[in-house]
Amino acid sequence: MPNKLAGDGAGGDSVLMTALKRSTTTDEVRQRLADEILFGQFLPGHRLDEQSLSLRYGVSRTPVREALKQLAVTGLVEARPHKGVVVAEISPEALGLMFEAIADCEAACARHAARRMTATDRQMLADLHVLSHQAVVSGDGERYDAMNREFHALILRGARNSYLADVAQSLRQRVMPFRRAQFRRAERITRSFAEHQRILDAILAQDEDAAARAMRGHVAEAGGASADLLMPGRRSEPVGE
Amino acid sequence: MPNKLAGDGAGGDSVLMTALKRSTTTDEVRQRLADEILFGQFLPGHRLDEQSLSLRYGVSRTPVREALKQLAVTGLVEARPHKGVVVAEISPEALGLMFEAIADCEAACARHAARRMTATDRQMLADLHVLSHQAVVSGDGERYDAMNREFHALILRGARNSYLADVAQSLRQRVMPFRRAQFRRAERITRSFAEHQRILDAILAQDEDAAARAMRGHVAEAGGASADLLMPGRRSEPVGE
DNA sequence: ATATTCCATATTGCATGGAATATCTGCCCG
DNA sequence: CGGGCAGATATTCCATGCAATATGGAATAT
Repeated sequence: MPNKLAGDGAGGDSVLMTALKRSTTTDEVRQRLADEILFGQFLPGHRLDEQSLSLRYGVSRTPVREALKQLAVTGLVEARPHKGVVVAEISPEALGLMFEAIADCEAACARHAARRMTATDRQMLADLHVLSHQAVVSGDGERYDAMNREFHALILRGARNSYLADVAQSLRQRVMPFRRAQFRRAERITRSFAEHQRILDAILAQDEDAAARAMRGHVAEAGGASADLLMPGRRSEPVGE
Repeated sequence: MPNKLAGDGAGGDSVLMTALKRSTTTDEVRQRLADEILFGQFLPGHRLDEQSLSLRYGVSRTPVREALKQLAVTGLVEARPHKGVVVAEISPEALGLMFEAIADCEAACARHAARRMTATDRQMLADLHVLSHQAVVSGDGERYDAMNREFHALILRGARNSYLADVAQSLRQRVMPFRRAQFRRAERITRSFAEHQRILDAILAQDEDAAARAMRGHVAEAGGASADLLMPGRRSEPVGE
């Protein structure tokens, strides 16, 4: 269902639009587009043309166009001059490199987090980890996926370096469209949980090196699994040492 | 001098415009704007309004506007809704965090480069380093600055991971407007050269850990020096261990 | 039958005008 | 004399029209 941005376009703006409109239409469209790509509404390779999107969101072509070009800067979509915009596709090899980059960035974040997280931060992380165990035993992939994202987000914030956290987050977003079925198998969930345990232990012990190593291994492992989903035939070579 | 993009605007396009125009006006403006910011034509805090820029470049407001918003995504400029765009300003504290992030990313690159650079790559890096010694003895800061950038660029490419290299390069660009007088003092040049030597040695020995450590220290050191330039009063605390 | 050229169509890209929002100035009031 | 309000100005932001470029297909030549 298309579902316009807000308001009916004919009469006055809806309360929603006017109430929380301290942002611009372009930003709204960009956020909405990013979400739809991240949640799999538009799959990699899907052509995103200005006109149909402007109809879909009930706005003119201009904000759609600007949003698309801005997303192209982030790498989530690919724009070729005079040839339109498509949801970015990543080859299996490139995906391996992306996971390597994510592993490096998040390992650095984990290192800083081990040093800089407050007691409250550590407590929150520990609580979340315990809570996620429910999703492990019930085998709820969706739920574990959300908690996995939150786990990583907490560590990124704990690093107390928004620039490093932003690049990690940005890279992580770019691979999201390729991790749809990440926790389909229960075995992947339990393995991820075990790795989270190692990361958490290292952070609680404030052991920088161990935290970095555990995080690097965790992300590399997840990367290998995702690569295997793309080309189930051959075995993925390990990345990130 | 304003200096339009290309062509005279009145009659037909210039040869230059038509010849190497496989790109769009927006992209040209974005590149041009980024260059002018990076080379100090527009200092941090400078207001960038659509109209004067469109006059300056001899194009309409649309491509200028799109270029500005795209640069805002990279962080080189800051755009606030309905309040215009300014060249991004970075507080001394934030600058320290940025250098920390750069240190982490480039250290990771150096680690990969130590493993993946070909013999030819290593030779090129060694040659460049030797060549840069001329700039050291002559005290040519401009020249050494260019070679320093090339040195780091070679290592980023040597990592054979364009995603990691891109984030490092992107972060590096963002701090460039704050490093104008980086090699004003001869003492900074000699120190940088010595640190390059350590990095080079580690890479030639294919010693990952040493390469990462040397690079991290090198960038942190440069960051501390840049921070001192901003607030010459107090002593900068070391970042990135 | 295949390849090539030319033309019709569709889409992107740029320019311009008008609506919405922020900023500035002068004035009024406390 | 300082603070706040109202109007005027300037700028951003969105919509629309037209030009430029790419795409698909039919007709022609080999």
